[in-house]
Amino acid sequence: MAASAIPEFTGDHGTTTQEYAYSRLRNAIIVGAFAPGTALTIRGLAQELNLSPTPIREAVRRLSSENAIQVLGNRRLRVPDMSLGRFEELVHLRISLETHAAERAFPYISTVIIEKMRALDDQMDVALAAGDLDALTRINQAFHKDLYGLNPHQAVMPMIESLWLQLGPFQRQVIKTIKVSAMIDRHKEMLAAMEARDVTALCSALESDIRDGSIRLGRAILRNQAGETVT
Amino acid sequence: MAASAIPEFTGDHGTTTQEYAYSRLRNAIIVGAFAPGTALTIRGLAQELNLSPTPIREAVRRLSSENAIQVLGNRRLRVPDMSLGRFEELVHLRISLETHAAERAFPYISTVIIEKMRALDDQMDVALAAGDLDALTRINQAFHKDLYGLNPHQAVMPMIESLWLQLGPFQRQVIKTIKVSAMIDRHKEMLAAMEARDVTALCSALESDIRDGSIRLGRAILRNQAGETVT
DNA sequence: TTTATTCCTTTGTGATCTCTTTTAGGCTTG
DNA sequence: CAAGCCTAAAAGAGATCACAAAGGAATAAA
Repeated sequence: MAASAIPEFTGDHGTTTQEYAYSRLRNAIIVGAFAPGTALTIRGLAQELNLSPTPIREAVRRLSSENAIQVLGNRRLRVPDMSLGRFEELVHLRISLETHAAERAFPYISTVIIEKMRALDDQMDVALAAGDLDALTRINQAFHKDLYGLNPHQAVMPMIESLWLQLGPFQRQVIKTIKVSAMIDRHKEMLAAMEARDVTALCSALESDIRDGSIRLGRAILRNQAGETVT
Repeated sequence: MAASAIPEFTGDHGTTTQEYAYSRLRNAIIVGAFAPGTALTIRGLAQELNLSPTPIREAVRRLSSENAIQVLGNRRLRVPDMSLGRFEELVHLRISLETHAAERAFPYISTVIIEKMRALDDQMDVALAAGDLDALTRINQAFHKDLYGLNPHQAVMPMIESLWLQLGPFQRQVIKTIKVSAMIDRHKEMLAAMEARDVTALCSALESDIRDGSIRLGRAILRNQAGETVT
């Protein structure tokens, strides 16, 4: 229970304990290790990670400012619930923000970056075949991140990551529900548009990638719920 | 020095000490009380606010996750510097995000909210006449916030506020530099578009409001700098 | 006069301890 | 039988303390 709740992963955990706690919790949320609505306690998380409550509190505060964790009025913590309205809002925001990011990254696209992204896309096929959903999520995000990060002055990446954090807990429900074979992405289309240096086609493929990847499925699942809330 | 550095203000300071520290620091940054590049210390801020370092640390961590405060590798804190590239990126982002927010708030516009916003616009004239720049900033933000918050499922407001935080320290430099009489906003245009229920006109006026309010002035000032960096 | 080194001060970090609040469970009472 | 209350356990908040790392200043050497 303890070890399985917060998945381990290899990556940059930073230098301080607080950064370590932050990266562990952040990863857990973004890959969907916590279901929407899960209640969390600082002391409980501290015990799971074998840390004192102090760095956990700081990590939780950061995540609350990124809207990945809700701090309720009664001082209790929870992973936010998902509703149809909020879900659609988040997906629309993803499209707006990521399209914006792609447009502003566009002038910096090079053959080097296209090859790098193609390699990531290949890695996704491997992870898909292995059924490693955590890795699939992380590689998919790396693919998008590499593109948006091309713009050296970009300030949008932290906001996009906040959206990924907010969608993470629910996204996993979606991924678990559908057949893996049904998972299509538009990465090949995006790469082709990048090679053709066609910004319109790139944004169009990106929008489809986001929309296909979530909105249909999300709607289907949420519509089946009794109320507006999913747990 | 101590009392003058972090301005006091009336508003919701929350229930916990950490929330109080957060709202004081947040307000200080958003109204531009700290110049870009200012170095901060946790213990120093704690002394200024008569608190222990713990809640300050938590508030600072939250602000760092909103990109309002930079945590340097050597454990030092600073208000981020502004460069021409970053400034233009932030303004473009403001336009994208706030246009998005206005579009999605549009169906919820009512005469009640138009009147509320008109009242805020009137308050701005008062603050302008009184030369109260802090109030001017806060009322202007309340004006925009009232509009964007109409959409009950909106998730974009925290991101817009992150942008305001990032522009705050520099914005004050801009406001101090230009004559107060030159400060024009497009709020009347926005209100007219809202009354006419014209979403295109609203977004157009909003974009002008953001652009006129910052980009020309920002460019002029930053272009005059020797390098790319302003302090 | 300039540069490198050393020591002292300052600061961030994280664990612990105490205090207060909240919750949950069982009991009493209507 | 249900609703409200009381008590005990658990949790969050914040101060404090101890430790380690980073800066700055003073001194010595070139």
